[in-house]
Amino acid sequence: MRTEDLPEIRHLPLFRNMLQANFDDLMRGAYAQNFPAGLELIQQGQPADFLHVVVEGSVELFSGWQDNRCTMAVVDPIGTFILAACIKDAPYLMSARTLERSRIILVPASDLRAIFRRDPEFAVSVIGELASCYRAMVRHAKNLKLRNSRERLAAYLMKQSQGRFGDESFKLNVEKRLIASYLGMTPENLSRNFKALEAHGVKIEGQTVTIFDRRALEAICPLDRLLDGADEHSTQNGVGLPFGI
Amino acid sequence: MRTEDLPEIRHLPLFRNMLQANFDDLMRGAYAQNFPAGLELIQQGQPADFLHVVVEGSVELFSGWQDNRCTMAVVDPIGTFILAACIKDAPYLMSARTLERSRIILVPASDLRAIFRRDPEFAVSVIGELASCYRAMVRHAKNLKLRNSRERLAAYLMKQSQGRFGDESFKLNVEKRLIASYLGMTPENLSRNFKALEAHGVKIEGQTVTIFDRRALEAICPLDRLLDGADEHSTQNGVGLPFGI
DNA sequence: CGAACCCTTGACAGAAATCAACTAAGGTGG
DNA sequence: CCACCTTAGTTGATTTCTGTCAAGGGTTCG
Repeated sequence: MRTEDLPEIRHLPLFRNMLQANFDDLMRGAYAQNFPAGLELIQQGQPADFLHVVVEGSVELFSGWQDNRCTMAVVDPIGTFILAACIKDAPYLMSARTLERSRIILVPASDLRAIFRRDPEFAVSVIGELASCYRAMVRHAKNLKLRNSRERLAAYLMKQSQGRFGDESFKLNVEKRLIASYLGMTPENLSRNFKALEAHGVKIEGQTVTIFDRRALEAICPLDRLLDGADEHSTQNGVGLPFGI
Repeated sequence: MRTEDLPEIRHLPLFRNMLQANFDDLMRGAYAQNFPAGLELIQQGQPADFLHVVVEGSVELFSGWQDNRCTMAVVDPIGTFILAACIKDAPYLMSARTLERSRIILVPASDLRAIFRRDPEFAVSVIGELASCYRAMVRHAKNLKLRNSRERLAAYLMKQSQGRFGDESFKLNVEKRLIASYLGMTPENLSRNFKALEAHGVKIEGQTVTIFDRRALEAICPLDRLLDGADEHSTQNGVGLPFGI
């Protein structure tokens, strides 16, 4: 793996506080790889062999059942995924595929399990990371159960617009069909919801979204700290969402 | 707190492997309390002060937004809840209320955070517990996104019927309205779905459910290891579900 | 006994999925 | 450079699913 990747990985909340010797051990067994867009990195149901760290590009986590599939999250740099499966030594609950050309570090799950047992600081970091992932998934489930599809879209747009320059106009960084799946609706329904929101302070032009009347949009769906907030130090935070609220 | 509670708590996966001295420290700051049915133990948004351990009775975890509310999980003995909020020192994402007369142990969150930092074995247990909670919530979200309401009910009934004596007839151990909310539908819709399933191998009489043709029910909704399974050692496992599949 | 409350049922309204057709954009290969 | 193909996105028509409102039966509990 490229040595220039190491400092950035070392700086991750998950690896920041562990002993250097243990970090070195962990990285010795690890290797980096470049993948083209659209490649399926892991399939749900497979045994968890590697913790994945996204260094460049982005990865979709998704699930399938019968003929249905749905997006569960998108992981951007620098983020990790399927930590929980690695720790439990259990099958992946989600599949993963690259959305673009991506550079991924693969850390053997067995090394991971061995090292957090002997490095208490690392164990504490893993605890923090898992707690964040858990809370993110609780929010995701709450969002699905407590809001209808139009409200979910409104909240998504407001959350996306935060933490960006200008705070008014921004570009969607993933396909609309993926957003639809992430928000639990069909692409057709998303399209109609976009249109419906044009009467409530939002303008859509291709990939560009402009919130020209935030108050009107908030009237449709006020953001909520317990639904739309994000914990600090989370590395896997839904569809590329900035922190805050 | 009653000393007869201690061995049972000590036997929990979460506390099983920690040093006796640390367990004693943790329990010194803890206290047990009996609560009547229907009491709201914690409210979403409050700071996380205590890890809760259900020794007797049962507790509903639920969330609200605007005028909506939904059940997220039910915790039975011996189970813990809101571990993640305690660890992150963050506000609760869910509220909790007793469903019946319950005995709960309250463990100060600050003690918890201090002790997993100095007891690596305990940290490892916390990691395992959080990973299980995370995976349970992933399953919950997948269930909501990949199945319709009738399929969710069918899967719920099959899962409930497992691990019980006879494997054919059993009693629902919570109110139907709560099951409805847990499964993401209205009570009216649940009622209609029950009726609809009577043509597919299920008989409902009050609280008693009989699956007289499991194959017919599986045709409606086959169980799936990645959706309906449960990790071992999880303490908080949805609406009082037995493990397995 | 009355007052809640849960559950059910029916009628209806609204939300969302499906099916089909069409447009637009992007990439490929001649 | 253009014709072609593929795919994402949109739109309309329709069906299906789900929620809402209202009423009634049954049970529990004070």
